[in-house]
Amino acid sequence: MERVINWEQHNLINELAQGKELAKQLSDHLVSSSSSRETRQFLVEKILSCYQKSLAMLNYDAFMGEHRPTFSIGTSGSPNNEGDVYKKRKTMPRWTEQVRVNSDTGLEGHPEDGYNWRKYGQKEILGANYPRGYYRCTHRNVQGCLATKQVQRSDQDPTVVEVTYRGRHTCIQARNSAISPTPIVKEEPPKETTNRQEKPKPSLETLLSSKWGLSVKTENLDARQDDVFPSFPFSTTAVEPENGEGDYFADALMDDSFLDKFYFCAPNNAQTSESGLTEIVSAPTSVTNSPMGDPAFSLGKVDFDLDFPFDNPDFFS
DNA sequence: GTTATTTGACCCGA
DNA sequence: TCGGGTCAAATAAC
Repeated sequence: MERVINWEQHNLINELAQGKELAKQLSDHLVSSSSSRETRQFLVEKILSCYQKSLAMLNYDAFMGEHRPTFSIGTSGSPNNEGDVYKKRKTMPRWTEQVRVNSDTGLEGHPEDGYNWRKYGQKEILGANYPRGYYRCTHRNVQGCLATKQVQRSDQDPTVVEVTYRGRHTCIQARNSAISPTPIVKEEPPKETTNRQEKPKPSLETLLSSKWGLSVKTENLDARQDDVFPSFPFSTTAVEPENGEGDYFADALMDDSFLDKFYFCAPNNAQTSESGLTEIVSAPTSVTNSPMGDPAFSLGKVDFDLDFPFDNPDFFS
């Protein structure tokens, strides 16, 4: 289980490192007269998304601290007891993303998100113009990974698909692939990725953008914002003590009025890489609609690892 | 031959 | 009873 904890730390570190890198990029853009306002706004949104996802990780850990499934590779001890499927439906965390897809990519509403999914069903949904596709993690049988997602094209805008995730990946490959040792974030040129089963590891940006996803809409959430964002226990200067970059964005993040206005963005990596365009999943939302609004997600439950080296700059460089 | 997808049937919860 | 979610056999793709 220790490995799990480390994975979470790595993900969190990567997310924060990405935020730092983006902040640096933004800093460069701020002093560049040729930089467009849209570019700067884009960077700000991505930075905020990073922090949002970091917070989501912490919240999810708090949740999983109580509900974390156990799995063992190749043993019958996996949690994948089919009889429990319906029980797990109610207990597994669930959140929805709205992802704009480029019809030219031919992905037909199945946005790539860095994981290997296997389709196991499709159903016509009452009142919906488009069928809903059901996907589960490719490693479900081997590693007992219970992550699933549902993909359904929006009735209002066929270029938008609603992706509902359930559960989180516990499979090793997914986790490993989600952890890139090279936290370099750049606007990379398009890459050809045609086979998602054998494609090279997604970039850090791709993975971080998708690993925790963007919660633009969640269900069963009625928590008040106060419950969603209690006081953030981090020392903001610990993240970036050298130049105070962390202060600016941490302060911005803590600004409720600002949070109420910003839009989460979730770069759609597959479309990004294939079309060369950075597709932004934009969906107006406030933090009250974040997955952290789930009653099971409360920062108040976050139990920080006291050994976690937040005060060690090496982890963020 | 292996793996992924399709699709009708089945199960469960509301 | 109905709709949503999952299963599993058949089929397709590689």
